[in-house]
Amino acid sequence: MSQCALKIDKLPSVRRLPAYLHLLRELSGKGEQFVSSPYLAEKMHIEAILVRKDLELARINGTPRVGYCIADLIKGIEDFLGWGETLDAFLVGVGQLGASILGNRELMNFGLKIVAAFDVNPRKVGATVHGVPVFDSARLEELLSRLQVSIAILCVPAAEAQQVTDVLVASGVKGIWNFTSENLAVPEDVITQKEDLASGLAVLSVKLTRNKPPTH
Amino acid sequence: MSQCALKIDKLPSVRRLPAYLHLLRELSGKGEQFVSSPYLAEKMHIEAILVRKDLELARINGTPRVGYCIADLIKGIEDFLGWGETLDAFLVGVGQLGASILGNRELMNFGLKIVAAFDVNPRKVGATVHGVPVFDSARLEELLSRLQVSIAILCVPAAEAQQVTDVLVASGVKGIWNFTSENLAVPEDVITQKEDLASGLAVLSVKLTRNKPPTH
DNA sequence: AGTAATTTGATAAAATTTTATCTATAAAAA
DNA sequence: TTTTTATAGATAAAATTTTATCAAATTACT
Ligand SMILES: NC(=O)c1ccc[n+]([C@@H]2O[C@H](COP(=O)([O-])OP(=O)(O)OC[C@H]3O[C@@H](n4cnc5c(N)ncnc54)[C@H](O)[C@@H]3O)[C@@H](O)[C@H]2O)c1
Ligand SMILES: NC(=O)c1ccc[n+]([C@@H]2O[C@H](COP(=O)([O-])OP(=O)(O)OC[C@H]3O[C@@H](n4cnc5c(N)ncnc54)[C@H](O)[C@@H]3O)[C@@H](O)[C@H]2O)c1
Repeated sequence: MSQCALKIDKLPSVRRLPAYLHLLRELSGKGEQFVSSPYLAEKMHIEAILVRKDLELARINGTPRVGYCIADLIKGIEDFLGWGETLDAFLVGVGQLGASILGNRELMNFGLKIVAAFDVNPRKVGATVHGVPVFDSARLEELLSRLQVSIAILCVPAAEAQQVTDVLVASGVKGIWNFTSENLAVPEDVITQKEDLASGLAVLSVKLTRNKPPTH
Repeated sequence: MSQCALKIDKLPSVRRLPAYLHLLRELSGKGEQFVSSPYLAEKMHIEAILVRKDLELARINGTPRVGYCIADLIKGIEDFLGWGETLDAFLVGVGQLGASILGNRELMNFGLKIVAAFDVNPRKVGATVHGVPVFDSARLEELLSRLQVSIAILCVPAAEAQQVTDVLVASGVKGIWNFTSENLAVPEDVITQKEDLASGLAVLSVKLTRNKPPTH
């Protein structure tokens, strides 16, 4: 059996990793050295065994009766996610959502560094939003080829999404974090990750209605 | 076998329903009457069979060679999600993110109506953000008991999250849409849905690194 | 009318994800 | 020191989710 036999695409586990990271950093900040799976499980409202399965991704060994070394875990998760060194990104569409993402300090803790933003609105171009310069989106191609950024955060209106995407792809962007409601068409070698606010609301709605006492 | 044997908690399917709804409404707006699973599949970048499985939740019968009646599907999905009549909600924390959610017209298409917002900042209290009045959060309990709202959208700083949650729960809120990074503690009969921006970024990061040609 | 093509829906299989069980290990307690 | 206890890690089982297969239904075509 190869060293790399561990499945890397446990999507639900990957989605939970940032939440572990957040907790672990908090603990680390408090001076804690070790943490146990039951502790993390209680915080995350999941089962301890699932925590242990998730943490297998980080390839860190815990010690019985003690738990995991927090520093090692943090390092292991960061390495797994590729968040060791910062990921440079562009943000396109400095509207309500875009500006709020630019102002979200927490994202920086997750490996992401937004180095430039773009907008078509001349009133926004030239400004600096939360320390990030806003350029005219006509300059996207030029700056992308100059700065070698591989991730773009898409916050334009849905109607503009595909068109902007085409420019991004043509300029060599390899990953698009898509906050619009468009289902973007991209070549095979480009990854898109769509954030759909409504899907969370759907889950909440369904759970709420199922939670109500039946009215027979 | 009972009529209600259909599983209601197919979480991944539920999460996809809003995306179907969006597409279906778009088609309906263009005057289309019917839609097939292969068409929806192509748009959503999933398999047609999965579309059919998902749409089973709506309990609408399609007709072979024709597809599904779009109007029926829309109605079926809305009914399943409880989005037929609007869900009234409060939003707490009118900061960058909160304001951007208040300004997001699309959420209204998803059954959610934010009837009031709350903040501690006296400079925000009294204002109207995108048509929604902002009250002092000291008045949360009072207004909750008056307006009988069962959903709250939580956009306060993480450090305030649990404390605000306790007030919400004490005032009878049954569902909390949590945008903070806190893992909220709530009684059993209260549903929380946590939106974690970073988990999407984690998936994107992992897929990106796995997509790179191996450098051996 | 008859045939071919497309799509739904039922059933089954495969894959993935979560949970359970048990053993080994390290620390704490007796 | 010995016993007890808590926890990791291995293995297996269960549950969930996705994918495959195929028959039935409906439309379009010849
Ligand atoms: N506001 C939210 O809470 C929220 C939540 C989830 C998703 N979204 C989605 O995010 C997107 C943006 O939403 P918003 O509320 O920020 O809208 P917005 O109108 O406030 O912002 C859109 C921005 O994009 C800019 N823009 C338009 N065309 C552009 C182009 N071709 N290139 C570069 N910039 C361009 C506009 O000038 C504007 O600044 C929408 O697709 C929306 O559906 C918004
Ligand atoms: N900005 C983003 O893109 C983003 C994305 C995801 C999650 N979040 C999370 O959303 C939350 C808010 O983020 P933000 O960027 O809008 O921060 P922000 O500081 O801009 O807004 C916070 C708002 O909450 C108000 N507030 C503070 N204490 C309160 C209380 N007890 N009751 C009512 N209101 C109170 C503040 O006055 C402020 O208006 C944070 O937890 C953040 O981590 C933000």
